[in-house]
Amino acid sequence: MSKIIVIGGQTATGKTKLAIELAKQINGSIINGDSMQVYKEMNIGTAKIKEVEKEGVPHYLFDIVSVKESFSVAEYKDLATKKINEIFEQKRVPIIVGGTGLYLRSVLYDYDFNKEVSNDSSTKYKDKTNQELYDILKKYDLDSALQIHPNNRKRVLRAISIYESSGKTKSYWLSKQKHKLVFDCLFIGLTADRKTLYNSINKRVDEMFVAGLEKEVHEIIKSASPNSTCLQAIGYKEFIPYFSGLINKEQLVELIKKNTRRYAKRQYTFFNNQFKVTWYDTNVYTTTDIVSKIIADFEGGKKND
RNA sequence: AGGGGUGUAGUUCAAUGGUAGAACGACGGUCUCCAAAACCGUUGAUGUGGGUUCAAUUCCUACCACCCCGG
Repeated sequence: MSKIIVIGGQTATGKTKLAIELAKQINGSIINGDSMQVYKEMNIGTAKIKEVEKEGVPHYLFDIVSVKESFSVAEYKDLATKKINEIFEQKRVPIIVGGTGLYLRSVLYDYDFNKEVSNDSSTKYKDKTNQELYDILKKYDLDSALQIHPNNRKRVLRAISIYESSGKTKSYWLSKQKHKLVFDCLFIGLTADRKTLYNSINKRVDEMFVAGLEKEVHEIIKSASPNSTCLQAIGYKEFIPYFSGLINKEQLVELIKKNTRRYAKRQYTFFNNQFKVTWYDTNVYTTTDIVSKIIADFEGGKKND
């Protein structure tokens, strides 16, 4: 059966480069698995691949929306699923590359985001405290309530919305799913020891500034809607206090580096616990080594379930 | 080598003559549509030596360090 190669892992470990090397050797097509690289205006700060670096390898789901538009994992799942099937039809190998664990999981498992559910509960309940919201959810859907921390307002609200707009609980919808992979997959995770990783992150952030990050962010902040997803992105959101004079340049750079480090940690936790990942330490293996190991596993029929 | 001030967690700040708190950080974790988000847990400190006291981080004192003044 057709199989997907998934390259995830921590930021600044060379996922993009690995994917290109691999794709060239196995006739692969690359699908973006990153929540921020879908935005066409966000290039420098997301470390998006440049046109010349693609070396002729087909790339999909990059630059598909503007920062003025909204986008989220539900749309991503639909688009990516279609694209995977198209690539299979072309007898090519889909390689999904990116650091957004939820995006990858949503495509590879039978997630159902329930399009009928609207999210207007957040305005309806904006005056409620966290505890009051949590009490409402406990009445609607005790099972879900027990899995969500009362302070996690976002998820409590979402579970409330699911019940109020579909008439069924979130736990009901979850019980309808198989919680199994819908494709055969080979999961590759790239990591590095902490010192190397931090050096790579620091270097990359410094390079982004040299490449004109400030200008890019300035343009985006002008045109993006205030609640746009892109203003949550690391390397972008930190400019808001900088542009209003609350922090200086040096503090800005440090803040971006710090947030990137913390993000890398969360990525490791997510991939390690949500997928059966084969990890490669990029300090131990070269890109060429990793590519040949992946190909051996791929052709040997290995899959991670 | 005069005067004044400050020394509490990695950092910024609380507090008290009777078990030293917080925020941020660091570390670990959760994850079914704002996910580069949101959330949770753990960690860790009274500069040094004396003195007063049942008890000192708190009061006194010497030293050390840092800051300000010495127009």
